[in-house]
Amino acid sequence: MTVSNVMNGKPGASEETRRRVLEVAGRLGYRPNVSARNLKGGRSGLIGLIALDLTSQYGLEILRGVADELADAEQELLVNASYHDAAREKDRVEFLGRGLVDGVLMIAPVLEDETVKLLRRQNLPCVIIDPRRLEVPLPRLSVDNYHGMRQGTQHLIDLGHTRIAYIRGEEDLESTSVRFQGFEDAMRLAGLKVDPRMVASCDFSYASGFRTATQLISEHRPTAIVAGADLMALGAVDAARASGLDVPSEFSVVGFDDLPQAAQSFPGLTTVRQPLHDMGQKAARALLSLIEGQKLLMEHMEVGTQLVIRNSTAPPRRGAEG
Amino acid sequence: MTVSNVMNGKPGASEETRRRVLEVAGRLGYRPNVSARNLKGGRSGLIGLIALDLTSQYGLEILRGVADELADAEQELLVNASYHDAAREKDRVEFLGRGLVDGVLMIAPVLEDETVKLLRRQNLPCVIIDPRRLEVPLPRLSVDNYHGMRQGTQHLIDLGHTRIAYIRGEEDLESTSVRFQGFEDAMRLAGLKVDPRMVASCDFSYASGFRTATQLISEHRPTAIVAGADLMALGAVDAARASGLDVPSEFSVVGFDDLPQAAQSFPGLTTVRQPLHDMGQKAARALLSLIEGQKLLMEHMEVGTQLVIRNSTAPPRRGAEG
DNA sequence: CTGTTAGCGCATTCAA
DNA sequence: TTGAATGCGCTAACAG
Repeated sequence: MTVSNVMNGKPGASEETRRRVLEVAGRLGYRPNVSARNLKGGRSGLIGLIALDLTSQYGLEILRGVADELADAEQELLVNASYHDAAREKDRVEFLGRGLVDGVLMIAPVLEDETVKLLRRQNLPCVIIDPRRLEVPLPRLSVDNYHGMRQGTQHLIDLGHTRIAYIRGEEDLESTSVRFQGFEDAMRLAGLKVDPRMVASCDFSYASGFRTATQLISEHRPTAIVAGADLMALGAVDAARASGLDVPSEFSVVGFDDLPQAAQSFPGLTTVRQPLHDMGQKAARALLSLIEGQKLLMEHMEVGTQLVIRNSTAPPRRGAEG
Repeated sequence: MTVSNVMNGKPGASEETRRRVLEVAGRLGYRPNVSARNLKGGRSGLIGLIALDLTSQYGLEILRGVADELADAEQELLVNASYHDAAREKDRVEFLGRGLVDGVLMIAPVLEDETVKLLRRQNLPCVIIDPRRLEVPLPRLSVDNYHGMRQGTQHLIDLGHTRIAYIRGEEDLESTSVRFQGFEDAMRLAGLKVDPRMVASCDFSYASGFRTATQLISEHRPTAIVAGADLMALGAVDAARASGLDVPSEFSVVGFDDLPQAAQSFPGLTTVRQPLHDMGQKAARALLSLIEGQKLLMEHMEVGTQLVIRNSTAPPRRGAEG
């Protein structure tokens, strides 16, 4: 009817009628039904976001970026968590793909081959943020982990540290190896060698960072630690303190991510900043293009990092190094 | 058709047919369209959650509870943020009410009268978690702020503190006054009087807690601070440290909430635990009943708190008190 | 047990 | 400029 046109702000309705329609609609509290509109239009106005969980600040910063970008796009966000479980992740994709959403954003997904196939079969636009495997055959956005970590390590080297320990993140992410490569190369190019006993693996948590750092400190007496993620770095700061070392005067720590906690901790954490909010925006923008039916200029987008120097790093104490 | 019955696992279809249908469906990758089903059924299978923002752990812990409860209910969660803005909050309610969701959960909403009316008019089931005004005429779930804070304060009194400062939260929440009342009564009943200069207002952030505590400490030399929220308490811990006081040997801090950070901070924060996860579950369960058309047993549900003693509190140093 | 009919609320198309 | 018809994909109710 004409009502439809009026409600959607289309032309083709006299002022008089338009006014009358709006008046009645207001009086009755009429609102267009979303399901019906979607059924007709073949779109739901919803974007699915599959995050690892709903608690890590890492994912939430990205989420904020996505939400900000979507705010102007008349698309709402349906948030799901996979809880690091490949089966659940696939289930979520399957569910969202039943026409519930127009496209999907995934943060650091496991992305088994089966799941990739499912996405293709359902013809569901999808952008991967921070993929675990860089060559996954889907549009994706990743961070320049290599140069980021190289720069973070270089900062410690410039301060005069030589006994630098490294805490790796989870091993099933390629980024863990790429970051470590950046660390190794920075060390090597500075003429320092990496003692394999001063390198430890760890999940991304504060607790495991604390544990691992405590052990590294007591066994090998580094003067600084580089961690592959902020939470582990914050754990390392507290581990140093618990071991009786002041940060930064007696022990330095560099993180990676620049989560909100990094700025709020005491002392502020020196870290390599991933532009998480930007990443969310960029990925959302790409997904919107895909939904509009456009092709992406690049299947693989990459964003840069930035060293943020705060107060968890300082030159080593005299005599402590070497 | 029979297909529909088969797909929905209803009886009334021979094994033979059922098998054939499923086979073909599988081969074609057929999935029932959600919009169409919703249009027909008048339900969307979606629950809207309107949080203040997507970054505070407070809201996220509740969200997790909600998500856990909904996992078994075949309802998905549509997450929205109001960014503390009454207009945006109302807009979100209006939007979700267009048939997009079957019900709404709101966390600490502003909830202007207009918004309440809108909810009623749209006949949208709704449960408020942690309402700003306790008597808002909607089903709601709140925390026993009074006894919680009384208990937290009593803990410091029991340790021997007498010069106890208090940091209030935002003033537009009734809980801020209720918690303060608990503090005041605990003090009064212990024969201690509350020095108004040792009471300060503050927003709920770490930064404002840090600032406020720094000032309280330098001007009035309390031996302990009670904060109306964990983030402010964590700010107070760091403020004490920055003022040269060791926590807890020289200065004690009690928080309120028991966010994940409280356990992770160094030293662990003594705090009054709100069962945030439970609250999310409970509210979600109540909302599901409402959606099923059942009446709630109580319009106003209340949950209790629990004192969690960690390492940010200890007896005052000799001679420091009084 | 299976197939047919109708209608959920909207927007597109075409006719008046 | 307006109104009537049609169909999106599904399911409830019924007829075969």
